[in-house]
Amino acid sequence: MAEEAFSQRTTTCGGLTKADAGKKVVLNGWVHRDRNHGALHFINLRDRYGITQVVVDDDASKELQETAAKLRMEFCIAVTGVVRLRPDTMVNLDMATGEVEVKAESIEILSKCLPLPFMIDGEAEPNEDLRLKYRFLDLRTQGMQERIKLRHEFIKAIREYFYRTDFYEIETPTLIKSTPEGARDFLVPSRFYPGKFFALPQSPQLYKQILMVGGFDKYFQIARCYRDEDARGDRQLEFTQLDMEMSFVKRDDVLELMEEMFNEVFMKVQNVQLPAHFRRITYHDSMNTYGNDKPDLRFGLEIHDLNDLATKSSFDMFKTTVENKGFVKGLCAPKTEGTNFSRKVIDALQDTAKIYGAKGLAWAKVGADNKLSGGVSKFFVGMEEELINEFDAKEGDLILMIAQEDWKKCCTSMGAVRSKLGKDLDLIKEGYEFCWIIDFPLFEFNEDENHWEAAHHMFSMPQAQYLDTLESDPGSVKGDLYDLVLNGYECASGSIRIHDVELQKKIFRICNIDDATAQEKFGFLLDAFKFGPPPHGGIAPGIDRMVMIMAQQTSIKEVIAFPKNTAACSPMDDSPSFVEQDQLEELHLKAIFPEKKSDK
RNA sequence: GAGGGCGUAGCGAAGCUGGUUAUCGCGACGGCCUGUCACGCCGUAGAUCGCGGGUUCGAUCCCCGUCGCUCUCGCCA
Repeated sequence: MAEEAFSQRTTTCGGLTKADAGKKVVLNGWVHRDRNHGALHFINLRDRYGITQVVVDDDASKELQETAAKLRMEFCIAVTGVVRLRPDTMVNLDMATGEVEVKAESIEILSKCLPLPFMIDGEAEPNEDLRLKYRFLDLRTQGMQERIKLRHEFIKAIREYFYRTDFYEIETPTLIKSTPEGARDFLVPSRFYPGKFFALPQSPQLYKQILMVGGFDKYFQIARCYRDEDARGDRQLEFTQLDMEMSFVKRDDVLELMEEMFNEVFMKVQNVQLPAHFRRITYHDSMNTYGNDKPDLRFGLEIHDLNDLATKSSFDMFKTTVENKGFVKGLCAPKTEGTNFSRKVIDALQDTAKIYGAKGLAWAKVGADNKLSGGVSKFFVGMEEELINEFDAKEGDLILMIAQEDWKKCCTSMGAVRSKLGKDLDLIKEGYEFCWIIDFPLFEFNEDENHWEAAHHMFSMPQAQYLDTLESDPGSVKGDLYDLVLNGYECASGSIRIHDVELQKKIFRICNIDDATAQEKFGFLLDAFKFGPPPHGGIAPGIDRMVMIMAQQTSIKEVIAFPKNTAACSPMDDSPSFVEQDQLEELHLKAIFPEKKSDK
């Protein structure tokens, strides 16, 4: 069959300048907008590279004028014409190509476009589900074009760094063994083995460790990962990690390499100079000071330990909490321009605290002459100055306090209040604030199942000073673990790994996995560790989240070409979907439907 | 599993102490227009007010339920 004949572009819609005046060109693109003045007709033609104004002049042939009159938004067309300078008074400096225009000699309609389900000019933002249904149109918007480009540039810069520094890019399988712990696995049935399943990887963790045993001492991969958990603004069923691992390294080697890499990448992609080294904060300090393990350091509003002050107050609830080995923490919300700490505002803060497990949120307003008023101020009579000095509070500020017996809840609920205030009071500075969170606990106790489990994952190395007390006191063991945090988002997580069979088995046992189960589930790793495994460690930054932050978005859907929605489906292709009975039978599967919601 | 928000022409919004011919902008369709650039002007069509039930003489509006989306808690080693 003959190829469809169409005039193929000789340039793009972004590149024409004054220097091109007089040239005959062909442009291919979409009708972004057209302004038909009858005898004079302007068409903004758009492609990935920009927008160029095409003019159908009054001297155009009748055929050309008729074709131009038929154009509608988003028709895909080819324009043949001559570049010319715009008249002086008609130059549009808001357009990159605003000094020139193309006088059309002919226009071919390559394809028509139905009336649009939504405008793609970025003016009004349609409902997200509609955007996802018509993602091919949404992708044409300037915002999506820019974000997908940014993502490309980011990944490209990362690859350039790793290629130059002699890392190998190695792929690992996406059909792997399902292993216990962690998130819910996506399962893929095996046709050959009835009842057996592959899992999609939650991360290439074990494979990259085995690559280390395999002698590839510097590995990286842009890896797709899958976790079958509820989606969030910063979480999707599938997401992309920069996965990397190195042999013969210690923690600081990994941290410093990442610092160097992100310095280079942020300079290339954002033209931003990051600090040579990122601040390091221990998990414990981060929880105490910022109320979470992913602090947003773009603003202060630090949390203070108020146990001493609470004991001296006349507030029984505070005193009792401290006596019961609990915690009283607080922060001081500054009075800013336009701030009004009304009852309604305080109530909203209390609601926030409660969502995160606080029983209440005590408050007091700072008045003139070191006086407090409202809320719990009456319990601080006689020590008002002490409380005010603790925060160096000013008149009009609002002191907020939480008492909780559970340390973590006390921290996180206060932290949630801190985060809300940061946003509400507009305290957040522009820019990128990276930090490392280090010295994470290796284990946390699972109350429901009544055993210890890995706080991160089971392959992280305990810090040396805890090796003797691993089993006797798991709760106090800190690991060689580190997270990279950017602007309040956890952007990477890594560790130095265990490479000793006996130590690995010991960790499994502490996590309630006996030797037999460990051999069944992780035998391949344990076996590998019997054959001269190197000391190794690595990290895995989340690509989606980092691009999201760079693009100043709050949802990773904005930086993924084809994301799923919150309900874990894709409105565009309508997946997931039912499959034919034959397919199920071939896979030895039978669908069991829940009582309600039997079909949707 | 739980909570908050939203659901009104193709899209974005307004309306509602319960009575309207349900409003506006964009888009669509038809016409006019020689320098626009979010072109302008004139005209036309387009809405079971998410769905079901209840209260009421009367419901887009109030109540209950339900569905969908969205944000959050749980969950996410």
